[in-house]
Amino acid sequence: MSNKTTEPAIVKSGIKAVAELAGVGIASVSRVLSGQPGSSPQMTQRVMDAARQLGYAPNVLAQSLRRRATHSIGFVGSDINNPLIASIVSGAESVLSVAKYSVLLTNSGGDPGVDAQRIDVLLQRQVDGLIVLPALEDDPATLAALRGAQAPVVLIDRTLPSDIGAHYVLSDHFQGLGDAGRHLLQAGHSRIGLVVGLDVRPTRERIRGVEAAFDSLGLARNLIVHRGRLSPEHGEQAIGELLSGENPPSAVILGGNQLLEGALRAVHRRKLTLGVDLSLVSCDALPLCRLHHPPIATVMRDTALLGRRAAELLLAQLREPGATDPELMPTWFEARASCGPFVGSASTSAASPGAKKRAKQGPSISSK
Amino acid sequence: MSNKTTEPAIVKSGIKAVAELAGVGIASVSRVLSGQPGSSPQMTQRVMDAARQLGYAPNVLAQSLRRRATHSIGFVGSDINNPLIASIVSGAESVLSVAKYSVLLTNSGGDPGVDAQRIDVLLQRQVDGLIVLPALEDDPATLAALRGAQAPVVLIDRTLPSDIGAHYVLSDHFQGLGDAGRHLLQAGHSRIGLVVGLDVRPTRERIRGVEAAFDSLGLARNLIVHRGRLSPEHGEQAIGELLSGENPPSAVILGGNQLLEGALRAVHRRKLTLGVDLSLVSCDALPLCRLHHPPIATVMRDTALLGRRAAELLLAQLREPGATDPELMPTWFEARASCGPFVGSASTSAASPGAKKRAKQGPSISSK
DNA sequence: TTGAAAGCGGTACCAC
DNA sequence: GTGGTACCGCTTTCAA
Repeated sequence: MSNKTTEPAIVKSGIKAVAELAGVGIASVSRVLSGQPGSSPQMTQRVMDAARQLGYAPNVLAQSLRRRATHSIGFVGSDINNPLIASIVSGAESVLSVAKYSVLLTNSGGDPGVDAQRIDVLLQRQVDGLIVLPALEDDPATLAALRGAQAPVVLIDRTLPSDIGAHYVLSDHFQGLGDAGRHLLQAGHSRIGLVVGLDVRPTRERIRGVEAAFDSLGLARNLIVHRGRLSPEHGEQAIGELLSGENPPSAVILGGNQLLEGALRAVHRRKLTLGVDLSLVSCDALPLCRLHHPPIATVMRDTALLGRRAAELLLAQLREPGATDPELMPTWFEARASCGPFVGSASTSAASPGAKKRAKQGPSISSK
Repeated sequence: MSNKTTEPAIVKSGIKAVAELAGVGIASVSRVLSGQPGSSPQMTQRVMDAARQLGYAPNVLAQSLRRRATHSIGFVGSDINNPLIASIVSGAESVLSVAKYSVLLTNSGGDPGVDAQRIDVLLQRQVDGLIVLPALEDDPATLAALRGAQAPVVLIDRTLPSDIGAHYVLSDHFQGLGDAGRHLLQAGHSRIGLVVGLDVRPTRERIRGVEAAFDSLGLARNLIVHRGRLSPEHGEQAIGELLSGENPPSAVILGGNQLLEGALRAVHRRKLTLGVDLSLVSCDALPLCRLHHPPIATVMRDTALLGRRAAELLLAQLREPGATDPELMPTWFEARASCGPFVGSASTSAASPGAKKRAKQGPSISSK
């Protein structure tokens, strides 16, 4: 299709071409362009000129192969359509990109098998590190994949057996749910429904948090825990089941933002007035939840910060490896009309983000 | 921390180790594991066994360098926190991952300069293809970066000069906005406000669409176009300016989902009743927008499909390169209470996703 | 200071 | 069928 007689325009790039054009050795080109010391000014000049002239950009693949470092990290999450995950990814990407790291993104759809497979793929791609939010904490395949990792691994809101040697960024759900629970109890509710997902750390901490709320007010633990998927569909179903069961709770806490849409559908369909007929609290916000009528009370956290911290932790490990203590990120309750007017003492309501005080019982970070 | 005296467990991996263990040549190992034909059953067996025994996984970096293909694609978008973008990414990732491609994700924050820089980084990483949603259609740096691409490039909702040789997946905003406009006009509105962002294809098509709505009903083009950033803040500001200007519109169409939150804040603050005091239509949905009170009328589209089609287009180009025609994806208007009760003829309301009929004037896909 | 050469971990051509 | 070997494009001794 083409005879290479008249059009040698972009004949070839590569470090070799630069070396030839500059009339120097390949090694020198590498040195100069890698910013290594020990090159004469004129050498530097010649090489830079030649490189610019050819529009040369190094092949990162070859660099990575040789340097044994790809300057890339892998992210394994359930679903980027969840604003919570998107925010974490975005936070991580922002700090990684300034550190010149690229992000390999994968979605597992919450399937443990896919988690494991994705981790393997990323490791084969020689990522320098991994940020993972696995669906389960005890999936054998996922644990095996992680154990095979030479690269540092940071987990977000999950705790794994210590032999994995991972690093952790955890949310203090205990605190937030405790505050939310106390708020509801002091507002006069005596029975609280809590919808949670699989048995992972956030689930356990949320339950502990609400239980602690009962305890701290000297009340019997009148808590009904509803387990299922953290999906809109299940949110709808959960509200239905909780309200139509015998002795229904007058307040429900949704342990996951994805439940909210379905829960609200159920509430609307039943023509219930939030804050009057039923008090509702969500964990993690959704874009329009403050503009809902009434606004949705929420246990908040800085999700972008989670991602940023995870990335920073990873970069620190890349610099110098070593064991680290889990980092506990704050969570706080923002009371809003969906949980009715507040009638208790003022001290329990909406703690500010600055309120990082450890809960009495302290967070549980041990593996199960 | 560890002396390597007693634990030579994973001494070394690599294809060489497999070859040694199997007692065969390196080339044979490569052949077998790459699934190339021409290996005896026993050879295949020996190699497979050895590989399994060593837990061998090929170094994708080395493969990529040699094969001149990384089986990875780069995604350049503005902000993954926008559910619209997240959905596109997710759609693309889903088809790419089954094709064994990895996704390198970058956020540009809507900054053209960052767009260009990210494109360069991805190309240096030798991605096999690019899916891009640039902030601008005529940013010199972005265009230069794209021109340097050997790999196929798919653009979503942007059109670039034809010398770029890109491929396109476009939304039929003209249709959706036309339907929305007609709905509003037939409901009795005579003056419509339209909030748009920068001068990119969606902006132009949306304006054309609403203008066509006036035209098709034989009405004077009583349209006020408000330009600015597609952010919540500007959504709030835009509503404020539109309503406090002289001769304010009675209906406003928001040309971007990120405007909605701010717009609703403005509406709430002014204690306006949507669908009565003001009719509001959003472009692209937000999680809780149907549960808002009242529900928000929206120009919809299948955003995940956009991502999937872009990925499919890219994969097709990877298989066999060639020019392609832009693909036009449907858009449809869903009337909801935020734009008041419907009073016109039934035919203009909420077209179903199936309604792909071309708008009379046809879509404009030429570069500006 | 500079350059030749030995890899990094595979792939693929080419004889045997 | 199988194995030796020349690369892929770059980094990094090591000797000059």
